[in-house]
Amino acid sequence: MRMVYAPMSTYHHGNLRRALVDAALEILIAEGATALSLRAVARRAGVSQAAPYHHFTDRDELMAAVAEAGFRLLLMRLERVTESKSPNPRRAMQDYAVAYVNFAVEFPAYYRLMFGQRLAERSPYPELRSSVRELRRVFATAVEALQMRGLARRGDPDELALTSWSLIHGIAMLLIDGQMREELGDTSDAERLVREQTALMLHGMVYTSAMSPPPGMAAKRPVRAD
Amino acid sequence: MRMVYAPMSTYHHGNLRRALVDAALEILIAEGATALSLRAVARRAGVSQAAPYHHFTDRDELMAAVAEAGFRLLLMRLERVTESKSPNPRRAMQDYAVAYVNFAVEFPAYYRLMFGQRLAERSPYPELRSSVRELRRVFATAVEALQMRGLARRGDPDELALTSWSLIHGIAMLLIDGQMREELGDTSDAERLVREQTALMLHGMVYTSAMSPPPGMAAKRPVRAD
DNA sequence: ACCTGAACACCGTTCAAGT
DNA sequence: ACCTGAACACCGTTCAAGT
Repeated sequence: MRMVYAPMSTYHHGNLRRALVDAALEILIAEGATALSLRAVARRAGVSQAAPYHHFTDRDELMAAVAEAGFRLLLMRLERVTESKSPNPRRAMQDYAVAYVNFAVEFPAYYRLMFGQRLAERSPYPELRSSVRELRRVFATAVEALQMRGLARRGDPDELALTSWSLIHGIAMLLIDGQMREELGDTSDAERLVREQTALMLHGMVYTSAMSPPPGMAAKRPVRAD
Repeated sequence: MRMVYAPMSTYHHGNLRRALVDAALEILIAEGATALSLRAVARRAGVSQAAPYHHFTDRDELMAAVAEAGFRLLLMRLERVTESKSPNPRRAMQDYAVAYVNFAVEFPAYYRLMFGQRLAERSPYPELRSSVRELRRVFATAVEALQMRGLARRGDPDELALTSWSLIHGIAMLLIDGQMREELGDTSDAERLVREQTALMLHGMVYTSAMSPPPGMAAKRPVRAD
């Protein structure tokens, strides 16, 4: 019974690395982070417990590869937002935030692992680092679009991009930790919450030096809202 | 050589629970999260490996107790800000953010552990939950002060408090992950960065519905900054 | 009531040996 | 070049037994 695309056959000559990452992902999503041992990954990939060491120097390196796959998937989701080419840069930033948070809610264990890994500049995992760089670039581009329309203060877009990422990451974390259950009527409210919080930040982005309140913003002046 | 306060003597009648948490903390801060095994904790506390099970049902429960101690320490730091009674509520929020982020930078492994634990409402660790509730209350009170001065839109302060916490947590995370190294000249720049990012959010808090840009905020209007 | 010693099943990692 | 089997030191957890 020969197969045209013989997908299994590729696994056992040279593709074990990929098979291990896939196995790790399956365990992570199906059984959670607790079950994610190197030995369990090897078992699921159908190899001996020592086999992974021919493709990864240690457990951490495999985990970094898994995290990197997570960043790639997340980046794909965000790319779809880019492709929708929203003419409204504020709406675009909101869409990025929603796509980002949805990913975290869909794969909480995965998202946690991604941020459990050290993402430091001096990290010994160059692929992980470059994925993170790409992620930051998405937010930076969104900020540049805001700046071009006069919707964000001038200056280094990376700085505002980092603020965006900080907020969105924080929302994702607290959401998957159940900290927003009070604010959430049903689960579909999550998107509204993300849009509101992001928009709050978008309004703040207009102002130049954030150190002191800008002229028109004195404490005595009442807020026009209600 | 008898001691007046005999601190050691209390350890071995009834205070082992506390001693274990202390030992865990010492290991965490001195040797990092990798070295933090239940057996290592028992060794450091000078008891057998089975002893912890008379005070905690499992490793997770000990970790939750450690995390809870972390939240208590963090809360103490924030309380100091409250006691300084800044008359400027925006400055107060910035001070909270700085104190919060400083804690994370000072004890990165500790901070990571605190957020590695599930903080969910349905978490089986009631003490952890109530500490988190207290933390949220700090931010909510800060938001209420802003609202009273017309510096934040009306409505549920918990919602804006959650936005504050999200941003500040995100900054702390990315900072200890080395993601702000570019933006940071020297390390003392961290405080300036935190103040700026917090102030950005503070400006956003003025507006009522964040869903669409408010009247005076149309895209054509140039930003007065440079 | 509180702690220990020994045991069980599991883990990360190494390494000589196999093909 | 790639994988295995066996081994080592470690881990979380249980439980009968000790005081």
